[in-house]
Amino acid sequence: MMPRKPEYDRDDLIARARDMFWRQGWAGTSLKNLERELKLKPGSFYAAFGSKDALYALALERYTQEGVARLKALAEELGPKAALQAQPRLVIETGALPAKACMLAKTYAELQARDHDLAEKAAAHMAEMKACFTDLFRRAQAAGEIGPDHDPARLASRYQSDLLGLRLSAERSDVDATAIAADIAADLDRL
Amino acid sequence: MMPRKPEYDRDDLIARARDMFWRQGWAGTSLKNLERELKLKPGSFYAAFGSKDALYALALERYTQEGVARLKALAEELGPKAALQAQPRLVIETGALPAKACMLAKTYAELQARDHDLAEKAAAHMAEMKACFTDLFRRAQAAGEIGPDHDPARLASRYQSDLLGLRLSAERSDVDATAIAADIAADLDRL
DNA sequence: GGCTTTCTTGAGCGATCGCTCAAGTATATA
DNA sequence: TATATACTTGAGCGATCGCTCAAGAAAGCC
Repeated sequence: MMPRKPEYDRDDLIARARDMFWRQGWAGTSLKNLERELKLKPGSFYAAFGSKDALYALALERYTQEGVARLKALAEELGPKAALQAQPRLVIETGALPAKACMLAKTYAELQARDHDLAEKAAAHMAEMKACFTDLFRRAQAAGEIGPDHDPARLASRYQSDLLGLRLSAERSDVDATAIAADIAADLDRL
Repeated sequence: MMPRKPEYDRDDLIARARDMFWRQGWAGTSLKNLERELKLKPGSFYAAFGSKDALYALALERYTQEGVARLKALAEELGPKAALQAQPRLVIETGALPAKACMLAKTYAELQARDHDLAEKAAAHMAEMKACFTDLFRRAQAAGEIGPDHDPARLASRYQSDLLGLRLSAERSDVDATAIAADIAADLDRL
């Protein structure tokens, strides 16, 4: 008596929604947009996700966990310092991405003034990313790749801040983001 | 036969609208919000400004020209390099401001995906600010305050990018923006 | 095939969006 | 004071917002 499965791939829908939200933001993405892109009528949409905000929250989680996974894989491959140096380049050069700017930062900037739940969630995810950076700086320091007189948490804060700026700058046509990325990476050699 | 002047101070209204847009963004600020804050009924609003977007454009211009003026005054007082070093601190510590993040960056991030006119205008204003930074770096170089082997335009791009990141980070409660600002300023001593 | 259970469909809800406009009100000139 | 010229007011337009729900279609069990 258990009949009929959904015709859609839920994970794929979340990824597609994430890309829309990432590009267009929260207010900039209407349910009409989502229904067209995901090929879901309102009824199916709400049966599947409950609300626009609930789907947005799923998109944020997906975005973050993929980002963290990519960074950890990179560190596994190159070591902590080289991973931190490669990240700026990678994050703005991947051509297929829906946007250069960070989805967490865009979400936070858009919704913080309204005290929206999603702003808090984005902030929590940014803190999670910052913790990853801190960990990498700590390991780079332990490996002697950077000097012992630095606070890994402070380095991570600055690094994350630089990345946010870089990724925002990368959306502009009048800025050579590659040069900025190179300069951020070069800064790590002076630590 | 020329009767009755407006009861409002147009410049003041633009400043108040700028603050709302700055804090809440374009989509986040409705005409209802504006009417309440500016104490204008719809008819007066449209007689005065024409449209929400027209007022937003005025707010962007006001924001930019005040920013440029503040920076130039700072350079006049402290010299080019010291002004660039003071700016990060000042831009996040002024407590009365409606937001820490840059209004131009927020506008661009929110509206770029829609190809909105205001995104182009924000981008143009950011380019204007970048030109100011370039000029200051060039003058600092001419004064021997920074080494001769740097491209002022490249330094300005990186500096502006860092400022955007700083100002976005300053909105977060889990980040010590003062430390980041100090580190950005310290970087200029190594040029 | 009949029945149950889920998914799909799409009309349309109340609220809000940016905005218009006709009527009312106040002021400077004649 | 009468008139002309703004400015102010607020009802309300059509469109869109996020979302609901009842009816229809499809698939697994007997």
